[in-house]
Amino acid sequence: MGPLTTPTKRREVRSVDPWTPTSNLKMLISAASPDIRNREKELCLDHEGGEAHDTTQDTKLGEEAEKLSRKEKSLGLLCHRFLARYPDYPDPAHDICLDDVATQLNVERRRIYDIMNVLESLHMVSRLVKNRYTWHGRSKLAQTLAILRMVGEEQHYRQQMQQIRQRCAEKEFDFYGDEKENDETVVVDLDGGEQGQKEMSFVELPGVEFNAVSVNSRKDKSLRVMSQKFVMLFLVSDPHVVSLEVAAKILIGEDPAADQDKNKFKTKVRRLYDIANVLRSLKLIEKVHVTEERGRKPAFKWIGPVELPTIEDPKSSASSRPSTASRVCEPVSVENCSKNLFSSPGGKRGFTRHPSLMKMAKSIQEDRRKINSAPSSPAKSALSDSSNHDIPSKMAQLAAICKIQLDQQSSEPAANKQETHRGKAKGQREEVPVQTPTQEPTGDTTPHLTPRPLQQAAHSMSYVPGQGSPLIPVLLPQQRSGGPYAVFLHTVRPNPLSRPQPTSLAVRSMTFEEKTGQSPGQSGSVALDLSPSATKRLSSDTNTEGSPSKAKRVGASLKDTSPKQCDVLPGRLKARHGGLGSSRPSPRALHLDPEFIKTPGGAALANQFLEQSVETFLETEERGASSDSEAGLTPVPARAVPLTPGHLHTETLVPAGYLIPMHSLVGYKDMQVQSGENKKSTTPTYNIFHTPTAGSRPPHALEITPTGLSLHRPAGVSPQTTPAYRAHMQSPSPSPAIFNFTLQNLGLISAGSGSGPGGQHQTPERVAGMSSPLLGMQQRGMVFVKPMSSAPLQQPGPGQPFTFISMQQTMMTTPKGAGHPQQSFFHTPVSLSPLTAMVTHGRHTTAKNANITQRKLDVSAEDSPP
DNA sequence: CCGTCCCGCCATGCG
DNA sequence: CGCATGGCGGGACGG
Repeated sequence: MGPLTTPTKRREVRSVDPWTPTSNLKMLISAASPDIRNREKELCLDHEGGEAHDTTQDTKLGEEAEKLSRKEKSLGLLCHRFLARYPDYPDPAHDICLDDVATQLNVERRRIYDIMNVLESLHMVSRLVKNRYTWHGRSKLAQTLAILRMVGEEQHYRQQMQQIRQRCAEKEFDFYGDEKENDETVVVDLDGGEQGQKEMSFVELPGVEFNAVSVNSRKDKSLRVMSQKFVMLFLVSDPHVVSLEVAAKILIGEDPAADQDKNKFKTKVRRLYDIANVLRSLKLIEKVHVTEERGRKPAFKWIGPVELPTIEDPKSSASSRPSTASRVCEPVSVENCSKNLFSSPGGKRGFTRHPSLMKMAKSIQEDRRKINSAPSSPAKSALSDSSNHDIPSKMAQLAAICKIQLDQQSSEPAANKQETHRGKAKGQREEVPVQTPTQEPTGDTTPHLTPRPLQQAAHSMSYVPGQGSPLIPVLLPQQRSGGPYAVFLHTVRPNPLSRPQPTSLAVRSMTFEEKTGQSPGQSGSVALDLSPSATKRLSSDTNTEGSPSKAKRVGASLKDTSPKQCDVLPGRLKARHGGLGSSRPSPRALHLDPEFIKTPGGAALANQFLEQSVETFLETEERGASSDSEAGLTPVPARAVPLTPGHLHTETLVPAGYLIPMHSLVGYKDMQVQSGENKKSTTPTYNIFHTPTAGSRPPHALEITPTGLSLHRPAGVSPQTTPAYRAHMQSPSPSPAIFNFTLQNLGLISAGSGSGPGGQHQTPERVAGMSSPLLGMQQRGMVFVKPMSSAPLQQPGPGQPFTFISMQQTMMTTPKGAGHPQQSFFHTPVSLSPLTAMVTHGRHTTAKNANITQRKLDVSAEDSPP
């Protein structure tokens, strides 16, 4: 009753769970060996407890549950149990019903959310709908980690960490205070560090979902974001050891610095423990102690894969610049991946669209959320299983067909290189050899990237994803600038299984690398992606609302767009520049809350965009100038450095976002469903056409489309669409147009102009131009950044929050949009390319790390110290 | 005592 | 209001 502590809790009558401690042990053990685990899982699925089953359990669960000692109830253990239920590399992608899991594991839902949130941050799961998640296992892990690392690098977390460490050390000796401030200034690093930080958001993988929902509530998802950041810290730090203290501080980054430090810090630490427990279960980190001068502090060491699929730019850098080890690829891709979730709303003139977009995006997400989250009783879980099923056959068929076609096509063009084989795999699913976690992405791992040809790179990338979803990369011959570009086709496989969600097929994205060749290492890559995700969104939208109205309005808003942006940019840039130059605001101070912040200026996204871009540039520049290690970032755009545009934009993009894997099956699923069901969706399709998303982007996009595909197709049905894609894909090689397209996307070129990549110089204008393109990209959905709570931006003042929403995503996400795959795809592709992007670039940075502080750290594995 | 972190209240959003 | 999600922090547990 009523003691303070838990009141009555344990309800659960459920016998399901095996819960005895013993069972837990078993679970752990099983967890230890994946194989076993996998086997079990399948079985378990329904039954649940899997192994636990055996003995005791059924008997009196209730009691048992309660009895468990605190440890036995730990999140880490719970997570183990959870993980034991699913294979690391699921073929078919399971779906997970929250309620079922909670019941089976005999825990409260709340706890499951904790786990899901972190898994989601790693893209090991993605929210499908309301109570359901899709299990991706580790198939996307490598990719995700690679992206996170890039983002982390962009954020200069390494430096930040060092600073913090130093600071701490210093503090000990002297009070804090005085010097610090000075230091700040002095310590340039900070800047570097700071800059990086922009705000964070979720990093999403392209396909993967933008998950639903979540995105909106500003504050929400903090756990996810935090988790990603935390992981980034590991990936970026040299020793791969991160102390809780440091991590907490960085994560706090937030605004009000001083304030509640304490409380905040405390809370943050608590959360970090939660995250750490899950990560530990995943065996990505282990607890250690860092012995610094003062004493030992709890810390965690990364024991997960270190090598990520990164890719370097083959070409330019390929041989030459290979490996600075640390540096991964370029940010661009990352950027692409990242999304800004909302940002501030307002839009200024230029971007009318923006606002609308924002709305769209938001609305989309929200819609999605709504849809997903409609109140329902948890109980329903059971349903879930059944729910998907129907669609399928047809969809599957279509998908299959499409896939085949795609494969063929892909093979043709690509035939030469790439992975055609992969494509071939087609059969329905390709199997991917799953790599063990350790292996991770194909061999790349070596820290240094081995330079590989683009193709390979692409390949690798594709590979990774492949597991989860088939992605087929195709290389096309390049013509122009010599940059090769690769096209990724997403294959879809029908699922054999009944439940199969993933049937669909999808097309993926095209990427190109363009190398201007001129500047040292620059290359731009663009990816086009036709992704399922879009579809997915569509479907969902449809269901809920097919409202054309929305779409329309969106479209309207969208109308304006890019051109203006360009103009604006330059000005902005300068402004920013000036501002920056003059004083460096401490980024931290800034707290952008997108929603709140809406900038008065309102300027639309564009502005924001610009600003960001600008900032970025500035940062870059600054960095470059003063830069320490980072100098490597070539990209510095503007004056500071002469770079190729490509870099610029790359950099320009927002730093962090939630990364989403491209291939998200989910989307497909949805589509399928929709199509299959079609019921209500009627409108949708059509709507889709109109769909804002589509609309918004469309004009340019279409035009730009490299292939010149004709996008439109009346049929809203996804399957059909698919074919279309293919066609597009098929289309001959990318022509200049493509390039332009790409460039635009990249931001190299202003949207308006189709000019070639190379031309401009660093003038601000150029920058502006670039930025604008960026915008475009973002719009396309490339980047969504949702500013979370803490994001210090550099820019203060005007500081508008910048938020970008990617159109694509939005579109995709948006329920309404369901209809039109084509467009969506189109859009998507561009932005999405994260993968591709990753692959491409050749930016080299010198990655040097200065780890001064670090040496201090001693890590002792304390895991099991005694 | 202190590091860890479970538990569940309560806010947020939606229909 | 009920439901779905999760932020958050009190205070318990274990060493």
